[in-house]
Amino acid sequence: MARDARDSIPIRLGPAFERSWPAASIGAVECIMNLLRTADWASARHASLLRPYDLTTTQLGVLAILYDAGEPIPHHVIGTRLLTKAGTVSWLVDGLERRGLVRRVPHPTSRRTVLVALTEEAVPLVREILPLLHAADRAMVADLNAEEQETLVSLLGRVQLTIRMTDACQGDSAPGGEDATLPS
Amino acid sequence: MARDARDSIPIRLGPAFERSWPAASIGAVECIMNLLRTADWASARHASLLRPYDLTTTQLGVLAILYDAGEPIPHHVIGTRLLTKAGTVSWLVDGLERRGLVRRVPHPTSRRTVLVALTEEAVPLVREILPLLHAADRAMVADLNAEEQETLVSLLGRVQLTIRMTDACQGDSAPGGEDATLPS
DNA sequence: TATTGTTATACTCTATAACTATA
DNA sequence: TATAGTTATAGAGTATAACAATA
Repeated sequence: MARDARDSIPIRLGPAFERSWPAASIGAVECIMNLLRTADWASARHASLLRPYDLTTTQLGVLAILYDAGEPIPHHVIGTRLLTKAGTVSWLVDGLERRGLVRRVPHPTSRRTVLVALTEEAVPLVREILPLLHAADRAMVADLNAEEQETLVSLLGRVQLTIRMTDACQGDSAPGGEDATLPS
Repeated sequence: MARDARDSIPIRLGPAFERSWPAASIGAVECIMNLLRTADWASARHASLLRPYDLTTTQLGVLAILYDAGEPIPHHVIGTRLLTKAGTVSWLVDGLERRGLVRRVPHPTSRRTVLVALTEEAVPLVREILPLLHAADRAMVADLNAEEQETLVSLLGRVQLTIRMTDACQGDSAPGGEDATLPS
């Protein structure tokens, strides 16, 4: 818990960094380092709230997507929203189905499509848990007033846009990975 | 790559969210969702830059810590800076040692301590790779001027402080997890 | 006794590829 | 052919616990 000297809040890069890496933009590196650290801490907070329920953030993400949809949806929609591959969705649904939180139901018209639905047991669970996460979100940014929160969202949005545009231009692989958002 | 409707930039929660979760603070949830997404995208960018070198961000984290230290350091120091457990450090060092990027050397005085050192091969590699990441960081926040970058770092710092303080108060588990910073 | 490090095991998540079945 | 989903395998990263050696 006690961390080393680099663990200041926020992370600041000193003259030693500047000497080692004269070509780097200190401000930019500080932005990214603090971005990564803040997100790590925030998602750790979410994870620790979910631990008593024996759910991971990804699992809750699936449940929240289903709750949000309000009706059974096919695998590939979950995959798209979660930004993950088909194999992972199958695996996630397997786990949730084993726990009785989710149910596979046949698609009315397409026989190759499988719909995933929340069980009666899962609905009250989602209604219990998501407010806990929302409250945690509120607490984590409690030191920022409404205007500052809006500034933060806006700055992050501009970074997102820059990342996505340079991704597209370079023909690079998509940002990929987990969205880690908890849609609701 | 084409994402669903929720994939606006930045993520904005509409009236449907407000209806479903009247107790939530929309601004706060938007902050956290965009924070997590931006960090995901940024770390995906780092990971994709490291892929040609067949290195993960954690592995480079170890190399950067060693480069930064400028001298061989014991395992537990790496663990502290990386915010990971002893077992993980052993495992990481194993992998890097197998690739010839790192070397275990005996501690001059303490015989229970093992020092980890960069090899001659690793030094130029670190000098080649870290500037790539620094350049990527610069590019990702290129749309923000110096003042806006400073604002972002400052806002993130205040969120970090809030998280850490409430962690301490609740006696909750430490934020834990990976710092994901690339010290240098 | 407390610390340093190793080893082993298990779990989450991701990625990939081969496969079946359906459209 | 293209899409939907399953299955299997591999790997990264983390957590935990048991363990040996040293301070």
